[in-house]
Amino acid sequence: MSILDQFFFDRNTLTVAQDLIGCYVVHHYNGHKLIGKIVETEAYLGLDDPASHAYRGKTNRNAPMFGPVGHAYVYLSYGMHYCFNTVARESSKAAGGVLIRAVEPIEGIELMKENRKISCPIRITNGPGKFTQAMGITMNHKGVKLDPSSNIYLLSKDISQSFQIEASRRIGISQAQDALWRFCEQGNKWVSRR
DNA sequence: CACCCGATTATCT
DNA sequence: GATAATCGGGTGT
Repeated sequence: MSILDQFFFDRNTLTVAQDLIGCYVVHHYNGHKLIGKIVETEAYLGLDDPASHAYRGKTNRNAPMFGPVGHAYVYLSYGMHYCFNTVARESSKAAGGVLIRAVEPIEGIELMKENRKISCPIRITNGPGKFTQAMGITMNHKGVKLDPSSNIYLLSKDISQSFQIEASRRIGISQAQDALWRFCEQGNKWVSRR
C-alpha cells in the first residue's frame, strides 16, 4: 500500500470519488492509530455543480475546495457534525472535492466506539458525521495537506480485495438530485443506507 | 422498519 | 428568518 499523493487527486473529481472506494483513511490521534476503509463517497464539483458548496464561488468556508488537491476540506454540517472531503479535481477546474460518507473500521475500533458514545456497533462509522466523530476529525483539519507530516493521510487500496462499485444519487441535497455521483462498495454493511 | 422532530450554528436571503 | 452534503431518539405500524 502507498500514500495517495497529489497525482492521485489531480484527476477528474468523479474518477477520484470512485477510486477512493477501498482506500484507507489513517489518523494518528492521541497516540493511537485509527484506520478506516472507505466504502462510500460523493463527488462535489465546482462552479458547474449546483449542489456543491463551491457553486457560488470561493468564500472563507469553502476555500479549501479551490485550494491545492490532496488537502482536506472539513465543514460544520447542520450546526453539529463535521464532514470530511478530499480536495480533488483536474487542473482545468476551479474547484472540486470528494465527501467521505462512510468507512469500515479497520484499526482502533475500541477508541472509535468511545468517541461515538453509542452502543449500536454498526452505527460507529456509517455516515459522514459519524465517521469523523469516530476518527477524531475536526475543523482543525480544515485545509491541511493529507500527508504523514499532518498526522492524517490516505493509503491506496489492497489490490487483492475485489468488489463492485455501485453509483446512485447523492443524499441530502436539494439541487442536481439526478446526478449519480454517490459511490458505494456494493454489499458492504458499513454503507450509510441499504 | 417508517416517519417525525429537536439539536445547534455558519451561511445565505 | 430560513436553510443546510446530519444524527439519534421517539412514536407508530
